[in-house]
Amino acid sequence: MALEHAILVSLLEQPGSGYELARRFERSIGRFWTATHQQIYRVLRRMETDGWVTAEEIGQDGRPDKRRYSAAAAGRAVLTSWLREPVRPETVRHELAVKIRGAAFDDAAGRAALIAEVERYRADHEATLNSYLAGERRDFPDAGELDAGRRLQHVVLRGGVAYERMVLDWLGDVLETLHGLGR
Amino acid sequence: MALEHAILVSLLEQPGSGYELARRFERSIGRFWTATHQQIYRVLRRMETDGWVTAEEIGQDGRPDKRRYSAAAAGRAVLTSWLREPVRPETVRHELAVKIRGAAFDDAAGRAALIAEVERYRADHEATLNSYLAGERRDFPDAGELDAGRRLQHVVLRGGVAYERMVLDWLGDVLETLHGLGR
DNA sequence: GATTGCTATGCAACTCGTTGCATAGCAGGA
DNA sequence: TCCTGCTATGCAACGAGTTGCATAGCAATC
Repeated sequence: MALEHAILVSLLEQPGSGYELARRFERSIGRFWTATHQQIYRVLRRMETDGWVTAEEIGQDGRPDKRRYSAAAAGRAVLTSWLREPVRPETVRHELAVKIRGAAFDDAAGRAALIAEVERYRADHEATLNSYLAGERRDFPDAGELDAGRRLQHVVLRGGVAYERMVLDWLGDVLETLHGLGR
Repeated sequence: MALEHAILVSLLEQPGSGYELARRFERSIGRFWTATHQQIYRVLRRMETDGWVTAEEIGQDGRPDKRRYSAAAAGRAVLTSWLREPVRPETVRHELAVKIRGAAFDDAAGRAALIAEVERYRADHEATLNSYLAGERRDFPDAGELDAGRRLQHVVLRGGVAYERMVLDWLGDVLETLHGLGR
């Protein structure tokens, strides 16, 4: 029910095709709202039918035509009314936490495998943090003098940075704990 | 595909009925893996069919019978083999972040409503943090002298505490940013 | 010259998760 | 006395999300 809204925000920030939206979801928006291209295409067609977005056919040679979507007035109205609704509590799905508690019921070999997995996982999050920081340096070099939209994008990005830093700290704690069990 | 595993962990920690599991998911496990009672009952029946758990009918007077489930050897084997699989990257769904970016396309009244909403949301997270800290004081009063299972539960709880603290800090940043736009 | 990878869209089938509703007896408060 | 709320389980319908596959031409690499 809320993918529509994430798409509307993205299209208001900048119009684009389904494919381009899928790219953006992999990079920027997708850091806090994941979606596959399948979902995006399906929802875009429904939104067009409902008049929330408009599409413009763009012929390209050498590759398939694309449909460039823009948010329509009706879509913007839907978005602003959604913004006034209460935020629903996040539904958390943290697989690693389940595995950590599960490690109590596995043997030493299993715990060793989990340690390796946690290290790989930590490397992923380190890479994510670095990509956030690189994006921040690129897009927000000087703190002041930004319009409202940019400042809001920046505060969301800072949230991503804070999240990744917290995860990295915690994973250090997890690794210490797992190593401590072996002794 | 992983609710089964969360249930197995919970049943290995302590056997219980579907209803009791639903309660635990609201409190402990559910902090990092949410599930409704409907899902839990459905999955439990499938797991019983597959021989992952065993059920014991317990008649009670004055209220409906309950089925007390325990993890079976086959279930434990499923769990340990799952523990050795790579952790899949989390799929994040952070509605508030979408709303914050969406606020760029709303007017001053909309932003004021969002500020109120963020404050309510912050109060929720403050309550969650306090309940974690209370649980920590209750269940882990002294740091050493714990068995493996308890130490792993504790490190997961510390992750929850770190997450909530990070969120609260970030929400402070968000509120400052939102107020800054009005000026 | 063959393979891989990128842009760009889409179908079909499936699983997962949510919502609303139903039952049913007991306990406690207004 | 009525109403709300708790224990305890479940059906039915729907909506959301995933996975596998397909097309199709161009660009770059090996």
